[in-house]
Formats: sequence, structure tokens, C-alpha cells
Amino acid sequence: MRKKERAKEIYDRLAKRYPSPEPALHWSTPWELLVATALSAQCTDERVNMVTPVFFERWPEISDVAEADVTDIEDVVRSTGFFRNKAKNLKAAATRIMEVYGGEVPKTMAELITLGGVARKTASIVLANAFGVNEGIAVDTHVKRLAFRMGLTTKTDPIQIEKDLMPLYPREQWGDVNHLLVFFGREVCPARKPKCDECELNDICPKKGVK
DNA sequence: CTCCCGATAT
DNA sequence: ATATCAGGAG
Repeated sequence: MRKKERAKEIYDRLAKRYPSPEPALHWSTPWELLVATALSAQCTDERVNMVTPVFFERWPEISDVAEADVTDIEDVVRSTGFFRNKAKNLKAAATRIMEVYGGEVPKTMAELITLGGVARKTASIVLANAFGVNEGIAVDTHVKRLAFRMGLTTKTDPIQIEKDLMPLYPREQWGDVNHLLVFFGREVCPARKPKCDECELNDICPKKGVK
């Protein structure tokens, strides 16, 4: 089976499994999604969802974060790991949004990645889910692993993987490609013990039973 | 390439 | 004890 056909088959089967995929992170505004996604680096979404309510109760507005003491932010986000980087980045991002973007989260990839701690992955998540804009495919640890195992890429660099994936799917599906691969990665094809015996992609998986 | 880094499963 | 979890920057 050709790569593009396999890519479509993967999407169709997973879309049937997950009819209305939505982010597992809890959020209600573009800023909240940006914060939640930034905190999710090397951390489970479950833990992020424990931290963000505390974060947004303490600093409800972007301006509150811009003016907050970095050590206070560190205390709140500590349990998500990389807490010094995350606290510093969020304060810097909030400050830049206030000073440069009039207090509104920018709606383009080019602008979003100028914020501290926001690269293509986080920007793609915010754009697709908060603004309904597909400028890229968010390549996180799950997308990276699934794309490799399913033979959709041979690369290891997320930017290169994204370039391999984008031509395989119509732009309007880019946001869902991320969701579907993330959910399926978590439930059926995790890093350690993939459940190949109960996998509905088993017959089209180049790596079935391997690794 | 290295470093950042806590929480949890194995 | 080690690997992994919705990454990003120097």
C-alpha cells in the first residue's frame, strides 16, 4: 500500500474510533490553551489539568501573569517539570502579548513563535483549536512515535516529520491528525507496550510486533 | 548536541 | 533503577 493511501486509511479508521476528537487539556480561552500546552512539555495532560485551574484562579488575566513574580509562577507550575523554564517563558510570553499584541493572543504561526517557549508544536495546537486555523501539524511525542511506527516518516526531527506529514493530508484535517494520533497513541500504541494484538491498524502497520 | 526537571509506570 | 510523559532553547 502506498504511503498516502495508508495515511488516509489511518485517518479514516481513527476518525471512526474518535468521532469528535477534542483536546484532553482543559481550557476556555486562547491564552488558557497556550498556557496548558506550554505546561504539557514532558508532562501528562492529567497533571497539567490539575495545575491550570490554580494558575488561572491566581492570575485570571494575561496582564496578571505579565506582572506576576516569577518565583510565584514557579511554585504553581513546579509539579509539571521544567518549572523554571516554563515560569520564565509564560511570564515573558504574557509580557510580550501585552506590550506588542495589545493583550490578544496573536493568530498566526509567525507571530506565535516569537513568544517565549512557544514553537511550532504549541502554536499549531493553539491555532487549530482556539482559532480554527490550520497552519501546521503539531508534532508531539505521540505524533512522532506513531508517524514513525506507521511508516509515514523516517525522520526524527519534529520539523522534518511535519514536512513529511503535511502533504499526506488535506489542510482541513491537520488539526484532527494531531488529535487522532495522540489519542490512539495513548490508548493503543504507547511508547513502551504497544497493544498490537488489539490494534485496528495492525494489518497496515509496518512495525507490527516490532518494538 | 545538551540542558531543563517533577511525577508516574514498569 | 529506568523510561516516559501533548517541547523548547542555547
